[in-house]
Amino acid sequence: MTEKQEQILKAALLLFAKEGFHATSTSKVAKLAGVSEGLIFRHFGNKEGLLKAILEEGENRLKILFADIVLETDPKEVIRKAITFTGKIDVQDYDFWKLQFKLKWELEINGDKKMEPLKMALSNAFGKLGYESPELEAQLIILFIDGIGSSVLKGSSLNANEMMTFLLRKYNL
Amino acid sequence: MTEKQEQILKAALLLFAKEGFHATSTSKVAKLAGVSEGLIFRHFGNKEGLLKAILEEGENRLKILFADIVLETDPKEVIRKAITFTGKIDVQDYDFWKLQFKLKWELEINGDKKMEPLKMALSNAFGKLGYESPELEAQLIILFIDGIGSSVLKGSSLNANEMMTFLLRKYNL
DNA sequence: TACTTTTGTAAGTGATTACTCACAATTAAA
DNA sequence: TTTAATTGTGAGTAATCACTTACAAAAGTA
Repeated sequence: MTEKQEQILKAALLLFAKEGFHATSTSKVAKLAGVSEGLIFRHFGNKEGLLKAILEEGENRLKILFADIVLETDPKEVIRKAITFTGKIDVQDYDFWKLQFKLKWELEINGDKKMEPLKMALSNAFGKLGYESPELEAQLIILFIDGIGSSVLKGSSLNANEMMTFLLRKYNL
Repeated sequence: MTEKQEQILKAALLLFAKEGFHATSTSKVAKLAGVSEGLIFRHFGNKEGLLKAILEEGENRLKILFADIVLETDPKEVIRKAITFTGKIDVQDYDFWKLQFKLKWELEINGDKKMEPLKMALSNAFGKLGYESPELEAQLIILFIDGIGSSVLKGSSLNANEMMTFLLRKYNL
């Protein structure tokens, strides 16, 4: 990964997250990155290749964040960590995560698969704690995480921290 | 509203919902609607005007759907209706609602304000039922409604009906 | 009927789009 | 040091973009 490659990736991430994929031209990306437009195509083939490079990094980062939850053995701690998940994401990475959410709608990418390990961990945790419908409980928490994430990244008026502690109380955590 | 105007609106809705706003050209809309491209600009001024015409209808439809909940006096019934809200939307209107969700991300339109009357009704209902934090409870329900709606419209694997009855049980409804 | 307004079209406009290509600079390998 | 591969550029490309304009058809009004 050369320096200019990283500049391109950084510029593309910023613009895609702010304006959207289709609204961002390769010439804009090149200008912001301070490189010639042709270089984008040399390195990433086409505009979609540039996007894929960014999205792949997203999957990897998500796996790392999930690892902390999935490897946890105490079921209560699993649920607690899941609920407070959104609070853990770095403010500096907002653009990055915003893009992930944005593209789920703009390009109709289904994010279900990515959440599968988290769902399993939660389902397992609720099962251990004797809940009646562990899978539905898990699904509900994921719905919550997704909603909180959306709100935070979209800059909604919702107070995420208050919401998380509220839910923790509901689960006696 | 002439016949051709409605054809344009219908075609634009379909394409915007499927491909997104920026990915849909006015020429595509004209072709699908079976009219000349110029007519779009005659009636709606520009591409954004076309979009606004669609979005305005969205606000009106939402108000109508909310009315049933907001006018309800029995607090338990308010919550029940809110939770099963997503189940009420017509399959034929999926494109329409999908566009609303899609544009929230593509054009960064904040949907908080639209939900305000629903939030008030729910908050009031939870208050009457003696809940400790009525506003947070209301916010949580809205989060769930939004999440279930997203999932359904995105064609996620989530079983919406199962999820709704599960939630109803949680609230003893 | 005669006149005006509205509705509609077809053929344009310049700007921008994603992408290519010939070639130069840099780096790596021999 | 010569050779070969990689990295980078800048000036192209045809296609498409949102939008305009001159003009015709239709509808409304007197």
